[in-house]
Amino acid sequence: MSKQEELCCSPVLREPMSAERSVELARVFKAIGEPVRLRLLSLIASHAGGEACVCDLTGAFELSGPTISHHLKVLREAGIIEGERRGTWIYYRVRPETLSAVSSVLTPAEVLA
Amino acid sequence: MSKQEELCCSPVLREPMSAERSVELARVFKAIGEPVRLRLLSLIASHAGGEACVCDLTGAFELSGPTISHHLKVLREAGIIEGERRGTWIYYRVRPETLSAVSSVLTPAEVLA
DNA sequence: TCCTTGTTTTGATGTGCGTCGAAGCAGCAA
DNA sequence: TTGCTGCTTCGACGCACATCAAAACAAGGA
Repeated sequence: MSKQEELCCSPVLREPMSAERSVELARVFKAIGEPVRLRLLSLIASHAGGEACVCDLTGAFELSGPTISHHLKVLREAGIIEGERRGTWIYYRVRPETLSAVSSVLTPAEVLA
Repeated sequence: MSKQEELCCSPVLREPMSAERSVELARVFKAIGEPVRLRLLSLIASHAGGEACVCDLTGAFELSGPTISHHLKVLREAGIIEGERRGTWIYYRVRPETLSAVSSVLTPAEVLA
């Protein structure tokens, strides 16, 4: 994925954001701006070993398999998680670079000072 | 607004998130998961004095007044900004509590350690 | 009072997205 | 090969949302 480099960590809230950058950042925020995806993210991040297979995740929701798969795809395409197939199962893990990048963007000027 | 207390700052990515909490947090992330609203936020935060009137904001976009007003309402109802009328103009400013709360949620476990 | 300017609300329209069932694909074991 | 399980893609449905024009509302000035 090639989105990480551009996200990086300038203090966006201290200067006006360009339209292009707002589109990139909004993609990440929109991905986690959905309750199911937020819970998926926290389930993966807090799972033993820092990774979880889809079978660990579907049980936590009253949703169909395709729906869970769809949400995982959105998180994956936003660069927030990544999946790896090992034998029968696919294991997902968090990409902390993306999270820390967008997290730093939100830090208000007062906190930075 | 009464949303701030509940948002607070437990390390969400270290333990599974409850469905209720995911809904509260997703509301904030969804609000900033839109390019126009992200830019509005950065314009307000970086404006002189930490606040900006709507007339300062509409000029930065090729969007109608009602559309800008709509996005400001979404940000306001998410607890991210607040507005105050002084005479003819309404001034908006960022509520840093909300931003730092959701920002800390995103901090990955590795960074906290 | 009326008029003007600034801002929000209303109503309508087109697009985006969450959800599902069904079908498809990948890997493993008989 | 056949069958089974885990996961994803496809196609469709219904609702949510971004956008606009028009109307309504708020405040100040003539």
